[in-house]
Amino acid sequence: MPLKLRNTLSGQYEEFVPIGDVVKLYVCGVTPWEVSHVGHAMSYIVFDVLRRYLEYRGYRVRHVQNFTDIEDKIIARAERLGIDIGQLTEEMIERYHQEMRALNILPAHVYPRATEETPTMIEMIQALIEKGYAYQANGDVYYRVTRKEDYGKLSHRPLDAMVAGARVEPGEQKENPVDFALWKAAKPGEPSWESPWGPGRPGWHIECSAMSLRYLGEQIDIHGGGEDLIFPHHENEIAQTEAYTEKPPFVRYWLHNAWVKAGEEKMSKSLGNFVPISEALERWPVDAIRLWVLISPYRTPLSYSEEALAAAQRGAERLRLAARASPDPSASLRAGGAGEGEAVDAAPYRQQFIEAMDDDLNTAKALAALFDLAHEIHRARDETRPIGEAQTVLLELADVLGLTLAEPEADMSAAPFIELLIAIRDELRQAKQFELADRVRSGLAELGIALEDTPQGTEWRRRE
RNA sequence: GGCGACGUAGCCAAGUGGUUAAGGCAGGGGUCUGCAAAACCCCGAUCACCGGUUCGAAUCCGGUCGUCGCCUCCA
Repeated sequence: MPLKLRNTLSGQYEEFVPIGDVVKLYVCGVTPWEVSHVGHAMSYIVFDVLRRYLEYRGYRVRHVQNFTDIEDKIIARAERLGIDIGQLTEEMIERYHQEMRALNILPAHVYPRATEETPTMIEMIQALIEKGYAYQANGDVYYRVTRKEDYGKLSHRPLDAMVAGARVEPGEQKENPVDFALWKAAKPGEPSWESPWGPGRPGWHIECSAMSLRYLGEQIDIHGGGEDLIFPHHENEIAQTEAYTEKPPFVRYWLHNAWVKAGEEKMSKSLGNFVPISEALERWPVDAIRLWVLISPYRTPLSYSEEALAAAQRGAERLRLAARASPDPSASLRAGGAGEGEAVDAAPYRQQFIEAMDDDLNTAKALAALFDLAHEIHRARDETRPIGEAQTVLLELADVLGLTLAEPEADMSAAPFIELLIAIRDELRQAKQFELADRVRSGLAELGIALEDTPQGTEWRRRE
């Protein structure tokens, strides 16, 4: 079964066939003017799962992700804070990396920044001017959209419809309202870079074309980002790059994730209705956040809510308990050898998982396979049948989704005290002093320690 | 106005022509337990509405209602 991906360009599900040995993956990164929110988390979790799955299927992946570290809002915010733009973006980028690590997102291989890639951009812009695809106007450089007839092929809009809706900012001297800026002349006091057209800064779209070209080459396999980037950003990237290289297609597979809704509307930085990743991480375990994202397919809008996250947290715990080592160390079921009767055969579940993921990363269906496997493990454990191999498979598949199924970070310094309390509680129980014994249990519960009495003795674990 | 997505049990959500409509959360009953917890067993929807195509539709077509998004910075 081949992997099929839904390509925004064709609107079809297409079999994934990479150009070369290494899959070239470019994912649009953030503009670091403000902290990232759970909408960004969703997008980067989705593309992390894409990457993990490609690697699971045996592909090597080269993943490039940019930072748009020069942009109007960055300039405005830095000015308001009275700091240098570099100081602002550096801080935001550092936070971004920390949060991605916390979300168990694999780092990209390269994180180019717009401000460090201006030579490539200038080179591209110059070539576009020479080829007649771009023109200067008062220190600005614009891309001549009407020059190529296939403009609009990604967003599936006819050019004339766009002309009708396009606006021109005061001071811009465009030949045509739909033309977009490749280079913007510096306004007084703005950060700027030298160029053949005078001091200025790059337009938004050219950076991705330049970085993609420099770090991945003229044609790449997959380009990803949020659905809101389809137009104009990605449409413009295609126009520029294909005009420059004359080697279409620039990107073979365009993948776009839907967005996170806050209530009924889209969550976005501009609207100010966002939940920062840091806040979500304080409230919920990583596995819960990832499960919340992956329980629905990446092209379906997702709602952030207390209830949804709580449900995901409980679900994650269910998987975690299935993967957890056996409570009885002497049985050591986890080792795979012990136990009697028929071992759980995890192969069919792995198969279902792969089939689901092959279907345009249907993580909802893939998770159903994980839950089914977890159920089999629990049942077999009740019957003391061997579950070790099945648990290994469960962890293997969970890892493809970036779920760790790990116990919550334990502060082991408390362990001796907890165990002492458990020993005392056991004595109380044996003496039928249940009221006191229950006080120990409920007291620990309030501190986040759950006790479970099993035939092998009392176990404890942290509740997340 | 142009383009697009969506509407499945209390909630999240899979399913794109044909066995009993996945899975998770919540809820009810039961097993286990001193009581719990965890786990296990059992229990729930005819798929927004109307009409059509078909032997057969949640799945295809048309219409209605509703929600959301893009067309301007945005994952």
